[in-house]
Amino acid sequence: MKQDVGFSYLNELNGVQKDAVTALEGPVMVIAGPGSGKTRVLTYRIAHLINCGANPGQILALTFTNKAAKEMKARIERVVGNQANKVWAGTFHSLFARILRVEAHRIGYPNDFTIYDSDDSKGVIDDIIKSMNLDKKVYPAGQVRSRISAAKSNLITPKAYAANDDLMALDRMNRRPLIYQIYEKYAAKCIRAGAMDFDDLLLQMYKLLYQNPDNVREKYQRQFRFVMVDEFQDTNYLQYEIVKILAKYQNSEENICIVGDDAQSIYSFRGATIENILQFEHDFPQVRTYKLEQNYRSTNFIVNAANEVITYNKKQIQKKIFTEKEDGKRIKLIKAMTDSEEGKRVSDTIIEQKNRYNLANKDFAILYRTNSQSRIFEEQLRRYNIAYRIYGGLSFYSRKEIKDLVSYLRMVVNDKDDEALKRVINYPKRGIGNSTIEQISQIADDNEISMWQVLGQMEFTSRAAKNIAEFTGIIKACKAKAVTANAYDAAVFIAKASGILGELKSDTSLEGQGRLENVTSLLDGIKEFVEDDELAPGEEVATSKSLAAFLQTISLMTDQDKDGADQDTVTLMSVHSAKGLEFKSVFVVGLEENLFPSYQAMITADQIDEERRLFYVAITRAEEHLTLTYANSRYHFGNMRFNDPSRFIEEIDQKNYDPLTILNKKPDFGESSSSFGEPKLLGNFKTKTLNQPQINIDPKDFVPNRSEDIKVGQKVIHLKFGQGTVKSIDERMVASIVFPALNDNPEKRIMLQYAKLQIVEE
DNA sequence: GGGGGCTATGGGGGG
DNA sequence: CATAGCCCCC
Repeated sequence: MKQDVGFSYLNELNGVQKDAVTALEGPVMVIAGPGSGKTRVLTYRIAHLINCGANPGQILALTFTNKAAKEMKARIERVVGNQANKVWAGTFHSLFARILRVEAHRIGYPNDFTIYDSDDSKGVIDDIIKSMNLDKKVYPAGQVRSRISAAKSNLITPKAYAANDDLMALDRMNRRPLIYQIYEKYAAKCIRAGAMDFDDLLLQMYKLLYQNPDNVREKYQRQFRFVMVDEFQDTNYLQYEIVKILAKYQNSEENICIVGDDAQSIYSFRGATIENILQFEHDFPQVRTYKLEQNYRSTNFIVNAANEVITYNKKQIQKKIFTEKEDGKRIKLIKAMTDSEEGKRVSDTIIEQKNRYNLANKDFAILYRTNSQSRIFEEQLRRYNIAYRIYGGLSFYSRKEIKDLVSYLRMVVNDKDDEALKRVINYPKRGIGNSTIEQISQIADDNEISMWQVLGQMEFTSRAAKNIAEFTGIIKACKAKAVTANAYDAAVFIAKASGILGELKSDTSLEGQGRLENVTSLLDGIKEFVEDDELAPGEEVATSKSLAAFLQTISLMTDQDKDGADQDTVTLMSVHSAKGLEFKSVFVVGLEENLFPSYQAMITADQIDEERRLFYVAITRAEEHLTLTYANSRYHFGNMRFNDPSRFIEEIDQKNYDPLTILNKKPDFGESSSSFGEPKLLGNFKTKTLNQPQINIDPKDFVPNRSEDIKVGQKVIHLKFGQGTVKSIDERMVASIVFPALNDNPEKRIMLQYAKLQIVEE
């Protein structure tokens, strides 16, 4: 491909970035540290492709969030103008859904297929478990769903699952030997319902390409001559397999570019595997690799802290991010006595920083490990009158009233959608109770037909008969309306005919009015969707504005995709959803053992490593100010829990912390009860060193040795416990060390994997 | 059989 | 603290 060096945007890039952007053909791998201009490289590379003659419609750029795709498109547009609209940029799920909307009939699905969200999936699984007379305590739907999801992500069919000794042995060990049967029934039920779950959007896409009906594979291989994958470390096996197929075209070189950072791989729980990066080099031996290591986001103390933390992970691609920025502000550490005090002190600090550094609300983010932690901060921010916005948790489309109307719409588009039917057959109340619904479901199962078909064919003698007739009448009327009207008019008709609008209007409470507003706003959204005249690449005019297309689109939306990001609000979100974002001031909260790292991740070293990468992601969101907080005690399950401060706090070298805040750093749980029950005000300022041995080690002189070098009999120094003697080391690398300075309990069990110990005498 | 209210139980991260 | 399941009344 011809390259003209006269493109001005190339001057905005450093050397490595420019090399990556101009490497247009063949396989390319970009390892991009946080804040290293990854998005810039991706977007300029696409712009450069277009400027060098590539057809924008032949470029496929796969991301993990709609937001990332949207931002990418906007930035490409700034360089190449409206040609950017022709680029296939979107999430794996949304682009594959768009393709399947055209092609699904070739693999036994209706093109108007329904997308089951995880609640729908769980509902199906619950029904199956019930029908198999299994105990749902033994087979929790959520966990069964994860197993099925993992199987799908690894291209394991129900048959292959049953034949896989490892999987079956694991299930037997967990006393859930019948998961393979549930999986088989689940897959069959989804097909019968004309429904795909999130994994199916990938799996069915794979099947489409693999089975290649009507040479559809060549069609898309020809279509996508340039394939790009963002956040490649988050792809699972199935996604990578699809990408590989798409990137292949006859005998020409494969133009595939992946961008990722192994240190930011945080989605193994949904099947992402770091192996894909290693495998990529194997699959494409002629790959050119570029490492972006200069960080343009954060000041030096923050970058240092990130580097220090990540060295605790053994398995990493070697790289060290650096910045040419100033040292900046040191990291603040806040110790709170309780979770609500944590909320207060974070709010205080926000006010203080706003004043002192002239920051706006939107410059702040509070990042937590679990969404349930948001409540505390909400309460306090509201009390302080600080505007905030919560991401994650309940999204707009998971609200009850929205799901109710959406379920009616789903029924109208696809009457085989049993999950939707079950949701609305008795809402608003029309006297069709659980036992009747169970009956219908049973008959549908026995005859392998949909519940809607049962309603049409069965003679109901019970007194539910009249009510059922009412329901089928409503749905039929709505279906008739949908044939002639556009999606918006149909939806308004459905909202009225179903009785939903009437039901909500009769509720005059404040919450009731809110629900009505939400439904109105959903209808407005459909109107906007219908009136939007822009046709995305690959979309057919006839189907693009259909109700089915609308439903498929919204089922892949998260509340991050809502407008309103430009408002001046503090951002509250999980660390997971903060990936890719940056803020002037970041609070990483709840830094306690069993919370961050999560108690569910305390089992294997690999899981701890992933938590550490998550922490790495969290702290590298900060541009100028980073504050880490933890609480002595917090409410969990309605009762108080005490956790030690997170190990991650200690993994950052002391010199990066604000010394005024580090005085309070290490409380002494378990060994002293004096910290409980004290007045809250004192709690913040009381130094715990009184209860600890006086250890006079200047952190500057402390150089920890590698854990492998620690041997029995050595005298070592520990920053907190002082000098000690190593008594023993067991096979798990846990050392027993006696520290004479600790009076009551001098022998400590130290995990060498995490401990920092300096050898003073062999 | 259906509806409403009460009690017990269980909660990671996300497309 | 939200939801499912259970019990009791209609």
